[in-house]
Amino acid sequence: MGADRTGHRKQAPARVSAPPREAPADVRPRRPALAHVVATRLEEEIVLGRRHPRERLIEQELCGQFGTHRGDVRIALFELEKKGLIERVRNRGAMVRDLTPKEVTEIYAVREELEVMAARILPFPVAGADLARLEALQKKHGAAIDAGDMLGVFYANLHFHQALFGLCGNACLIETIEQAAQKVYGIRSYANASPQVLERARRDHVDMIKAVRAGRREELVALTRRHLKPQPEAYIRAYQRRFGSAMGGESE
Amino acid sequence: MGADRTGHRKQAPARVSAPPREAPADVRPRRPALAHVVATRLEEEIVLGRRHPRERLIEQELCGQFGTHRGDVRIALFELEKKGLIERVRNRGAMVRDLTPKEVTEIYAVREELEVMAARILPFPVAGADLARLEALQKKHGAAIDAGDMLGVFYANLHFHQALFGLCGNACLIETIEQAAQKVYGIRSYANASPQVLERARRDHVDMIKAVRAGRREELVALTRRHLKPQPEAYIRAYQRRFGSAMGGESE
DNA sequence: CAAATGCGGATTGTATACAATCTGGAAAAC
DNA sequence: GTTTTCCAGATTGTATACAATCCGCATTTG
Repeated sequence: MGADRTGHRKQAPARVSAPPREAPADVRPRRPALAHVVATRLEEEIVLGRRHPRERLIEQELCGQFGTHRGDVRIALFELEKKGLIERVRNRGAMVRDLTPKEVTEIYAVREELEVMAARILPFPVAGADLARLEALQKKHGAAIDAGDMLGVFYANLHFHQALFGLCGNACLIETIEQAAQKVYGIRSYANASPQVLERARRDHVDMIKAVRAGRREELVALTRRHLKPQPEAYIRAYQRRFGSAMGGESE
Repeated sequence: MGADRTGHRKQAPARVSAPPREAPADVRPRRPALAHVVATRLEEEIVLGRRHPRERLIEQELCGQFGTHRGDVRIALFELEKKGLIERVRNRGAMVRDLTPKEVTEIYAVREELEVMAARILPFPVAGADLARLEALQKKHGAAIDAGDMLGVFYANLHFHQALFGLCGNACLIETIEQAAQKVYGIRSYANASPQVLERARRDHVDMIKAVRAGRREELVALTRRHLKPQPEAYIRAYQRRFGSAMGGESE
């Protein structure tokens, strides 16, 4: 089968007719790619601390747990590798990645830049419905903290930030913010172990909503920066407790 | 046709895992994941315009072209999908993505933010060896432009920017810059079709080196912004010529 | 003659078998 | 007793066969 494939050729019918529709109302119940489901669920498990750093991820094992075949698991692992959540060595398999303090610091520097950018281009004023949604998500977040429900905390926090930055209108920026955040999913459990950090996050969210409502952009920017600060610090403290504080910011 | 006799050997001395002889420049049989090689080479082909937007990418066909099995090709396609270079629809396959002007504008906004960040944190002064490398790469870029060698232009440009931003020292930022750049690989051929754009890029590179050498940060930042500007504009012009200029600033 | 419909080929999704390679430890050699 | 060698198990990498799905076309039907 060279380049023939008769009967199927029309690769580009969109000549001068219509611009490519980016969001076809294709709301058909098309099952999502199974591999992505596996990747997503693995992400969740890593976030929740159910998979510890340096834990091995065996393909066959995951097949059983997610009820699928190795092909999909394999794709999911490659995806998570590219996301930076796991590490893969040829012929040896995959393991949950263990980030060094230096890497964490660098990632958070990028996150700050991106999220501040979102805060800067976010068009004011924000619609009332959006504000209401932010408040609802914030309430959920607070409730989860009070209940000690780490899973709930994670998701409520995630959704709050998605909603907030989603207001900026730049899809690529939203996606990039998300990707950067995913890189440190694996260490969230360290940061969230401290109740003070959680409390502070809760207060930050309240203040952010206030700033958004009032259209005080610089305040929102400052809050965004401050909000990100405690997390790498908490991780680094935990890291040093684990390995001894001999290492400040060595090996890249 | 029956291009599946990729690795069918039975009596080979089990020494060198004997990759299929049509294996590309990959001399080391045990280094990189084969799937990533396929993904990289597909990226290249898209950049060079050998794969046009909306062109279909058939797994079996790619197997023959890259001399591997569908498993690897499949992983490569998933990877390129997540990178934003291609689009996949379940049970229907993959095609080279066709970006709308809005998407391109958004991507370039993010690129600007990230590259400016790199310029800002780049530690001065820059070592002489690094400056020499930048100049060598710039020369290569200019030579490729003069020769009309688009492949050479692409790689020289890529390497120049990698070297420049690589000086910033933040691995995550470097990677994020790279990812954002990859999203618009598919439209590079449009921008590079114009000789003026290429000429300007060449001059920009020269000026950037000067600014780096002199340690003039603000100048470098300004150049970085200016350098990115013509590309989305060129694409949008080409897009409007293709589909009619009925759509200047649609949705949003 | 227009519209609905069913068929055949092409392509992806799924499953499984097999080969290559790595890890760890036991046995052998010194 | 220490080091080396080699084997066995485990795990990933590779190949291929089969099923599910989709697309275009021809046939049928009103």
